[in-house]
Amino acid sequence: MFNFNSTMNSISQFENYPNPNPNPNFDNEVSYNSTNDNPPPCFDFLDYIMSIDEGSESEEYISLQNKDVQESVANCIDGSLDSADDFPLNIKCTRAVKKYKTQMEFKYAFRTKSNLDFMDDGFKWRKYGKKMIKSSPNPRNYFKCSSGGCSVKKRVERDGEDPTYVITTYEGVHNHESPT
DNA sequence: CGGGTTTGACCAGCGC
DNA sequence: GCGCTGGTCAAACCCG
Repeated sequence: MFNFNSTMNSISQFENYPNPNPNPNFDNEVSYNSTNDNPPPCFDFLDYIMSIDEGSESEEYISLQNKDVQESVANCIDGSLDSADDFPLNIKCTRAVKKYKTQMEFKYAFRTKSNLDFMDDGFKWRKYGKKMIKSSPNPRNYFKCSSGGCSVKKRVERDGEDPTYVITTYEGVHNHESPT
């Protein structure tokens, strides 16, 4: 069975890896310590939908550190869950992880229901491109971390199937703390 | 003036 | 090789 904790732990061997969640509302207190020597896996959360209390004015984000969430994520990856209805805490999951491969890269994405096109994730970004994507009527925006020496990138686009969701894809790990 | 954004051009990868 | 597509570059532009 997919082990969420061991996956996160194996990734944590990257230096200065505070928390993979860019969402400022996520729990930032959890730290990862690992003695795992295996290379970190690359996993893509593209098909996860993290959130949200539909109908509520104040949207509520849910931490990946939440045990129920972890269990649901693990079950989803295993394929034992394929219905959004099976997910607790208003979390939906349309499909399991799109890609799951082992190599020295770190890339993940998630969907968030939001009216804002660009959500503040605590880091400073410089936009370097914008592109219309065939699969979506909405443009994809490309960002690089503004911090010198940090090569983290992110892509932000509205979900072509449901424009109320924003798909954010992160690539790389920050080599510095969040400026906020 | 410095830093961020815009936007067309360019490039690489892939399928045919 | 060619065309399509997505990712990046960089000059021009904008703004505080």
